[in-house]
Amino acid sequence: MKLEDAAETLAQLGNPTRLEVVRYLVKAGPSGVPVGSIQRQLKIPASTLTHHLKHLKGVGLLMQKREKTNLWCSINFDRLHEVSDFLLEECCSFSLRESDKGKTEHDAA
Amino acid sequence: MKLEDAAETLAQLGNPTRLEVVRYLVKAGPSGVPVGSIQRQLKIPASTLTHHLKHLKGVGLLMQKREKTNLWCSINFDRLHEVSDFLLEECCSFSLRESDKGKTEHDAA
DNA sequence: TTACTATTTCGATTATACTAGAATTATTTA
DNA sequence: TAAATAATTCTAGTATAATCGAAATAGTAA
Repeated sequence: MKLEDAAETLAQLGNPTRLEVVRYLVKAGPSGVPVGSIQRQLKIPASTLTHHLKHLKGVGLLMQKREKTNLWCSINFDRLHEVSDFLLEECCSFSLRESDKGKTEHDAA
Repeated sequence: MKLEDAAETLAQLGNPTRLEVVRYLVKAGPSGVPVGSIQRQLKIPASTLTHHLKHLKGVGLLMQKREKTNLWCSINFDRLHEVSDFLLEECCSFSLRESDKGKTEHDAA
């Protein structure tokens, strides 16, 4: 996962309303829930919710499929894992050489 | 970790420049690196970097300690783990009852 | 003290995000 | 066709964030 994509995805997760939606969708599981249910359960105005869902879909965190009048939303668990992994990805490999640290002039190439 | 705190932390990670700094600090490991080294390595103007470091410190992702003229920065790995964990926290426990899904009137209490 | 390096604050510009009511479109059912 | 429900677009006000040069501060060494 590229840094820019990770940043964009994290930014979308970094809004309280959207994170609440994501948490709700995670709890809902793979089968998902209709937009209207999210709206009423979390008490988010319809237009605001649509706006946020568009953002989540834009970074691939949200999947949707229509069934009759309802548009069912579900979380892309793989995507969520990707982002989470990115955060910890290099936690256990400290590759910066000691000699590169604390240089005061023309830092290492 | 509370949802609001997680959202705030994710929002701070959701900026490309800051995420680059975080990645650099993760690579640097527990001993950290001075502000000036980050600045020169990642080619970020000093004032911009200070601005971002303040943000990272504000959500507890960054630790700093002064040594002579240098201010050494290091990642708070625990904090990073907390956020990462929050994202996956409930992934494997789908607690929303099927009966609560898809309701068209007065959703479940 | 003076000079030097490291880092922060200030200030101004520019851009982007959040919110939500009202109107609209789309889909289904009677 | 008409009525009902579901969801989106439009629009606009408000707020917050990103950027970075210039000036200021702080801490160290000569």
